[in-house]
Amino acid sequence: MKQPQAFNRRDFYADVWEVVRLVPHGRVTTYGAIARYLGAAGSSRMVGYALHEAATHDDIPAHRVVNRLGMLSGQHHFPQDHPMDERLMQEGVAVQDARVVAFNTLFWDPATELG
DNA sequence: CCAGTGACGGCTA
DNA sequence: TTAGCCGCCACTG
Repeated sequence: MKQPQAFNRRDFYADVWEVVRLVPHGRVTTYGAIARYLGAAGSSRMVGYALHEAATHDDIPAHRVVNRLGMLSGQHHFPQDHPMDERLMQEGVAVQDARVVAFNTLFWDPATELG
């Protein structure tokens, strides 16, 4: 699934969701890491856009994707009754001031973890 | 068609 | 070191 392909929106979004599904329980990754893995480095904003649509899918752990500083920049896109930080805390990821505390050790990079 | 707006990230000051 | 600026490009009004 590591195909540096053109921007066929729909396919790109599907690839993003696929990668997000591979993020292990209790770990987190970043928009940029996903973009690089898909051969679209520099288009990290599109990853965020794809996730915006995925927020409604219960089978996609969108809460495991944060920005490069480990901050929960997308928390306002989650339902209030089950916010992003709550979902992370639920799987043992400590969050403080809208930021993943142990981000450096919990960071999961598809490029190095998957090859 | 045109301009504004981002769940971003790298570079410059 | 912290703050901005700019490139990225789909989507909306």
